[in-house]
Amino acid sequence: MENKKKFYITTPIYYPSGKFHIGTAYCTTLVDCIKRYKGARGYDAYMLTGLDEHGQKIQTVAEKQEKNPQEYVDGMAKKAIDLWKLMDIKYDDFIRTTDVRHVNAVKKIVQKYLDNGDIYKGEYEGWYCMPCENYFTETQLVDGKCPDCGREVKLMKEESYFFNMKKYENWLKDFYKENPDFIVPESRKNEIFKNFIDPGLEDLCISRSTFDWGIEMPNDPKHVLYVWLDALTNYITALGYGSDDETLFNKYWPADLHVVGKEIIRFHGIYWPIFIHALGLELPKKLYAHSWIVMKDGKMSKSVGNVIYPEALIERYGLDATKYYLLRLMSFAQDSMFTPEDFVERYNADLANDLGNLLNRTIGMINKYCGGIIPTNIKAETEYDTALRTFANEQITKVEEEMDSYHISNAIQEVWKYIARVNKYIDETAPWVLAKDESSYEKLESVMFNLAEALRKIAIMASPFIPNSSKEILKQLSINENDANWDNLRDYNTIKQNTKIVEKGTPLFVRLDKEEEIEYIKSQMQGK
RNA sequence: CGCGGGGUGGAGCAGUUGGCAGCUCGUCGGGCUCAUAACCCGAAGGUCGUAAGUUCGAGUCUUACCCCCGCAACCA
Repeated sequence: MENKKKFYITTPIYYPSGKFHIGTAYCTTLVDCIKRYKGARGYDAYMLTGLDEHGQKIQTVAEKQEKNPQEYVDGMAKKAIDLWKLMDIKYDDFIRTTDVRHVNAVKKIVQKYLDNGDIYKGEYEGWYCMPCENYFTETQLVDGKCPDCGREVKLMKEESYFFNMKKYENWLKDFYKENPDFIVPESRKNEIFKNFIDPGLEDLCISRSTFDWGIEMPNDPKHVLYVWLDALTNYITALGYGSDDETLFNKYWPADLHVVGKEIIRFHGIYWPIFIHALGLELPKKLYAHSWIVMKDGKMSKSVGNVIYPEALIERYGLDATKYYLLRLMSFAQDSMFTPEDFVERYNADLANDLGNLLNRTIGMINKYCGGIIPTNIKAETEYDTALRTFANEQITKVEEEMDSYHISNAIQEVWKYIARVNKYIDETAPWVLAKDESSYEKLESVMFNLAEALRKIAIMASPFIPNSSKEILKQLSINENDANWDNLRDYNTIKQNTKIVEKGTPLFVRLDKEEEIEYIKSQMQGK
């Protein structure tokens, strides 16, 4: 077969109870970006995303829209697929928990747990809000009332199935001792340890009988599975685990990276390893809990009017600008603040001024000084060329290190340090001065070559973040995409002789009017 | 005493194992003219939340306190 190393990466399966917002888009973009990078580095990368379509809340939302739940989630699945298409997300599979393949596999998984004695019947007790048809824990209540509607809640009991988590508590602790870096960032691991593991695990309620929009318990059809056992298993059922064809599962499992939002790290850090272990399967390699996009006045919330949707930004500023902003904004471990001002400033400074203008001025000069042909037969170098090359090598290494540890924003910053260095190189070499003197023509050729070569490197390094712009850079320089990939990133001999670039460069990113665009984004956030 | 994170020049953030306080944007001054009023250089601006401690030396470690945000077993 093939010897390529595989890389299996997943997004969470999103809960389609409402419109997909910028956070969902960020998470998927992040995973897509890592997948593209791994692919560029020679991995056989496989990306999974999808939807978690069961549960009480979906049933309720569907009823409000006078749809049956299946109709509702079909509509939402289409919206998700459309959004990922708009965002050019290169996923390999899209799993829905209502897929027959998933439902069948989950039933087999549950049966296995039943056979092994991991599941037992017990009673779930909680505070129930009749109008909301929802249970809450004691601590969730607000002044002893329903946190959603503020009405009275009743302590109720219901027959439920439980997964015996306690049985695996010691195993889980040992697992973390041996794999201290299983969860990154570390603070997220500390959080679940202090709150949930150290105090002792509680068994997990996995079924409900108060609603029916879910996968039936194979042994007891009046119960449907409740959230996590259904949802988490998507990562293996999508690969065909528990089906007639486990080829993909054998090829790609275990997952190399599950990317999740920090609010669901608990489920991925406790229940998921236990579920997998209880099935006798190999554990995933790593969980990355990404942080949140927050707004100036706190969390995004429709009522506050500070929600931004990806489509609004993409339509007006383009896909790459939107992706770039999200990936650059979000730091590895910390929540990051989205503001219209910051978006416009970063767009102008990083994309239009630093990168776009670099391409534009390079193209202008190659046309003006070299008849539009990238010089390749370099006879004389300037004293600045070596320094630029050394810098390029350093930056390439840094970008790879940051990407390999999933510090995407840091990686982007390293690429942009290189872009700034190349802009400085133009100033140092002053091609317009070299052009005035016949005797320095060979030096001028060297500078032009180095600029084109630098842009080739930039296009490669930036391709996981802004793939379309990378292609556009290469296109304007008439460099074949095959001559610009990670394998030849460090080379200086891939640009072919007599490469004729475009005569007039088109701006990659048109500068934005600051005031105007800030106003525009603000109006979008108000839902106007 | 529930848990976690944060408080660093005007704004947003970096600061790995303690060793002269950095980055981006903005402001001011200068340079350049290839380029999208872009690019390059320089400057101003910080008692690193408060107080105490450990140390030759603390943004970095310890303790106490103040303030902000989030979570609290169904919100990316």
